[in-house]
Amino acid sequence: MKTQKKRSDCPVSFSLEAFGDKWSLLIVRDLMLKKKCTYGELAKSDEKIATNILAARLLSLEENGIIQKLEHPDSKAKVLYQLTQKGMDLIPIIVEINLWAEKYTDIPEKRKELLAQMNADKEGFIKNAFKELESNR
Amino acid sequence: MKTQKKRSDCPVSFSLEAFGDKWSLLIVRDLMLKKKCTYGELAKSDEKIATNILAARLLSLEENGIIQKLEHPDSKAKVLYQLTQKGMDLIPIIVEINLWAEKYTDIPEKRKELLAQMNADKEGFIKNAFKELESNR
DNA sequence: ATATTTACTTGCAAAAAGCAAGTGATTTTA
DNA sequence: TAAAATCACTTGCTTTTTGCAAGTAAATAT
Repeated sequence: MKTQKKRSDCPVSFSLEAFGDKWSLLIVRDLMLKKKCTYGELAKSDEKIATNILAARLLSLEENGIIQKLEHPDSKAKVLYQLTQKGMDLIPIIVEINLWAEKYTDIPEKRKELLAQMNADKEGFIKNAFKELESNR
Repeated sequence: MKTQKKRSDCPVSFSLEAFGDKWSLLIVRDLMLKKKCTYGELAKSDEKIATNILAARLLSLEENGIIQKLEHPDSKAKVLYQLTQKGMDLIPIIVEINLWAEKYTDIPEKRKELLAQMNADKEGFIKNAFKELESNR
């Protein structure tokens, strides 16, 4: 795992150095909520990430211990990307970011069910998301 | 308030467009947890933000409705920066970011008391932080 | 054997961040 | 009350990061 230069000893700063850019949490979102697991799937995000940026961010997330690369069971041309424990521990942050957005922007239809679950039982949603991610191991 | 170009209609993407860079949440942290409220105080962050970047981020946070500028009661050479309701609603995200960091890095002595409170009673901490920020109005 | 898929890399232009110095309005100090 | 200091920025310039388009090598499918 990468040793960071650390702009300061603040925990918020530590976290932002690991995932505080425009792309990292979107990749985590795709691995977490959209069940994507290959480079090709991640490259097809709604936000149209450039392939070189995707590669750079995946490397950085891996160096920070948030994701790991594994052999894909279907083909060795493919790579299986998945969240580590450290990556799965970002679920509560992703949930809070979703809940904040819900207060200040319109939520697309396809996302409303997920938001409803988060609102109805935040703890339950987090536990369940964890369980689902772990079952894919 | 700024109308965003919106990379996509995803709520996570919406949120990251408002505060998903290396500096915005550190400024929010200073306003929220460190009780800073002037440009000069914010410029003295541990992470040594450049003054032009600080000015740019403050403008962007203001355009996104997360902070507001007010007249400083002590002097009209000063400006009072404070979180709006929308900005205060970032408290749960800041809390989760702190808790994530706590699992994966050493927390400095001066921050341990705050973390202890977050752990002991997350909801209570959030409510209290809200109350304190609102009392400064 | 050839074409296609997959996970990247490379080269270059554009945008953003970072540094050091400066500015003009207030406010304090001598 | 004139000069020095404070305050909130701005400006100019360099460096770093992002973004786009095209390319590559290994594996798989046809």
